[in-house]
Amino acid sequence: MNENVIDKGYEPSDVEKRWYEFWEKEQLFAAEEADNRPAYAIVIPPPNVTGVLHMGHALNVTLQDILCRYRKISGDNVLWMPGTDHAGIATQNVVEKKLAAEGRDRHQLGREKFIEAVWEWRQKYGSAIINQLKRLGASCDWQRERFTMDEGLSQAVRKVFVQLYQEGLIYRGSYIINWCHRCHTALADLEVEHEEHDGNLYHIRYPFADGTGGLVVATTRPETMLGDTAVAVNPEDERYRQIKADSVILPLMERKIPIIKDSYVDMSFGTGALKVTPAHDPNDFEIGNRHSLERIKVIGDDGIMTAEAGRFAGLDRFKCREAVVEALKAEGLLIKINPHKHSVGHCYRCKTIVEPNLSRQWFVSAKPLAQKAIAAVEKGETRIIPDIWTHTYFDWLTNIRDWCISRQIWWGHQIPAWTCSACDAVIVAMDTPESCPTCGETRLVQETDVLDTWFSSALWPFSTMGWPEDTPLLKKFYPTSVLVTGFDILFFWVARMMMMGIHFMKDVPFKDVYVHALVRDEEGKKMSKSKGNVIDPLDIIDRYGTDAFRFTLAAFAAQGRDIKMSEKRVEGYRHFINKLWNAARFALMHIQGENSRIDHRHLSLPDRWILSRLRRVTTSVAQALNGYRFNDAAGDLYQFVWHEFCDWYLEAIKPTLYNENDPKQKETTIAVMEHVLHDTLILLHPFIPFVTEEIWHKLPGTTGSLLKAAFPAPDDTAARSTPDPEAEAIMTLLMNIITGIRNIRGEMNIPPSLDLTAAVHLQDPAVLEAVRTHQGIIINLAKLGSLSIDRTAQKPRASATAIVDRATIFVSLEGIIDFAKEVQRLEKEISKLNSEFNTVAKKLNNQDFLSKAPEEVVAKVREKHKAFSDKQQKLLSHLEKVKSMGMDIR
RNA sequence: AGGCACGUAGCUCAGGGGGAGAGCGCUACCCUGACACGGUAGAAGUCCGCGGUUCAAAUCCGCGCGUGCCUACCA
Repeated sequence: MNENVIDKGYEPSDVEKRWYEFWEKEQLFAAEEADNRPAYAIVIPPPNVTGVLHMGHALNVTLQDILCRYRKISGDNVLWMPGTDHAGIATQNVVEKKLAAEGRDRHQLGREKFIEAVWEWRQKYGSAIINQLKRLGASCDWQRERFTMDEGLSQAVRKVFVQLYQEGLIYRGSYIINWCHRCHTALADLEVEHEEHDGNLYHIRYPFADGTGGLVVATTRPETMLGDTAVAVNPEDERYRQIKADSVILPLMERKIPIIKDSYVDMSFGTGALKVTPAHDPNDFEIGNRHSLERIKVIGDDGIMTAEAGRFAGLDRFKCREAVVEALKAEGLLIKINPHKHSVGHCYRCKTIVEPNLSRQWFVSAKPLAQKAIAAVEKGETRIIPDIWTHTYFDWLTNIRDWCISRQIWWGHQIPAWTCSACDAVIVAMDTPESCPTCGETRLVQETDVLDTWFSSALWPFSTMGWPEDTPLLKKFYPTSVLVTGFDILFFWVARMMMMGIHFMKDVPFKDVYVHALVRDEEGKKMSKSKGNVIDPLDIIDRYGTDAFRFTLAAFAAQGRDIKMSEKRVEGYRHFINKLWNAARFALMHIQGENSRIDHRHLSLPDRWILSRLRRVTTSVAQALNGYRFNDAAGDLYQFVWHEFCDWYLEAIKPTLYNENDPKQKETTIAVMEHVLHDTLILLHPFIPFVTEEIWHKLPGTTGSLLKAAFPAPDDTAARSTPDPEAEAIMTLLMNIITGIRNIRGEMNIPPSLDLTAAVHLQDPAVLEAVRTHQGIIINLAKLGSLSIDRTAQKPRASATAIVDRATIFVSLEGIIDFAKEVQRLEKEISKLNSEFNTVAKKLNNQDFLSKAPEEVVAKVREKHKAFSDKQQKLLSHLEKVKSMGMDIR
């Protein structure tokens, strides 16, 4: 026995901590700037500093870690760039809440003190999410950790802003934007979440100014009528052709407003007359521009009606709605109220209903940038995987609208624009200007707005590598190899990185984009705190271990499908980890000393077989990972480790291990077992890094981390395994025979303790010889007392029969046979066979099939037909014998 | 309103034009010298429905039903 023998059950917690510290201490995650190995780079989707690890992170980070570790083991120079996002609105909200709890607010502090408070907060809590990523085993190059508000990254932000401004791609103007009254800031279109609401459609009568009658308009937001500056009808609309009046009197405000004609108006909706509120509706805004209408802002930025709202000034916007409706009723102008479903925009951060509002903001002119981002994917410079997301990507970029980038909050990159207090000139510059270049004035006022968080994230692939400096890191690792992300930020982030990367680096930011699914709860619902269906990854890790959790995520990560997290599944994979652990424990009991060498002259059949299987699983795992098919790789490894290595190989070699009479054979088999375990650990390491590293260090002759091991090369046939079809064929036949015998044992309820007598009948002399050579395997694994293998086996008098491949098996049941049971068993077998036989026979009777199907398919079916009919005949004849024997005995 | 996915064993899901798969659960028998977080065997499915293409459809196409998601300025 080896002194390395390990404990009976795998205990993750201390192992995980120990090895993570080891990897960090040994700097095994560090990328090398000066190094000629192939470069492989991933930038992490930076989690919010306010973030707490959730399932989405866990999946995202696990997949990236699998890729990075796989590449490292494959010999690449890997850079996994980590960092966090300052998450403007989200972080500001968190800190404001904290202040509120202390009875303070940001306005008391003032801008500067408030920002200081946010930095303090980040100092204190900002690394929480990083530590959580480490518990997942993330192999990021932590030395290089970045933050979007770092000096370097802020520099990049200013540079980009200034250049885009100079190129005319950033501009400032008054437009309709989405306004959140709670966050008190503009939001980009993407930051608005739409939701169906049960609302009302209010029909309001607007009297003609000339007193000849009136028309009826419909609206879902009656309070906005206070800001109406026109009523529009479609020029084609017959109903309004003959109207004499050219204007109406706006009720409640008693303001005369024109009736205009605009083809935007949908004649089929409502009355075909549209009230126009340019300051509070994006479409009305456009109409207003076409007709030079006045914009009257009646809802203030605080959600309170402005002075422009006349007697409704000072009311909350929703209170005002009620008041307006009441007032209209009183004047008899409210015709009717219909229930009406419509979608209402909400702030993605605080869920407040957003208001389209007229406001002066900064915008990025998106079209020219988007065109290049589309072209890059069309040309294949960046691949999106799975392909299905390509269409979504094109769709969005084709219909993209200008991007509102200014936010009226304090936490973020302050816009580098100054206004001259003397001549109103706007100065956009990297650094604070001394004086106004137009008039020389020194009193300059900086823009108070900050930039949308996604503005800085859009630069992440190159800003983290030191841009605008021309760094060695950029030279080596840009463009990055792959971006791994969820589809929920395809537009927010991926598309914008493409636009910015191409524009500023003249090259795409990543060659591949791997889009993974969303993790949902067991019912398929999106996990959210408000639903209370959140499964905490850290809790799962505590209870099942990181490796089991990671393996589950990988196994679930089928392309293009959402993941419904199930704890049962995690438990199943914990068992797998334990199985691996115990297989290693078994192997270590037998491995003696250092570096046993495989002597190819002494390879047994199971040795040849498992080496062949190892070769195949190595290939399939490599292919699966290269194609981002994580679940295939995980599934293949699971199957190999448990059902080939443990169930068959280790069981098959036990007699060899306990046999002292053939030391050469034993030594070779131990070497093979050790070799297979060795390579399996390497293959498994990207998925389950902790347990594999732990076992690795128990293996004699291994030095240093498993991360420095080499992935089994496909062409390394000398020391490693090669596909061996002959060994696989014989072994498969043996396994089928063994299963056949076990089946009889099980179905006949014969206790495992009882040794059986069996005979195998085989026609082909070569096959017969091969099986006879390895009969020990059958005797051992089927628990036989004796076995005979012949061309014409004598059927024992009372026996059960099975037919597998071309072998007929007789299991003697002298004294224990239950004839009725055997009849039942055979009948079941025959009926199962019959249905298969029939489908095959039907095909061969079909002329069209014979003439049109490919030759090899026909040949296969013929072969099958023959095998089925042989088997059927044999089973039927045995059934007859058993029946008659049963009669005899009775 | 458009667009996209999904519907396969009791549950969670792979697969994908030529004999229905896995894990969990279930049943029976086993504590055999790595592992009961284990072993061996077994039961279990109109592959959502209806049409079509094909020699052959769970798989491809169309329609329908159901579920989920994304995008959108119909007042």
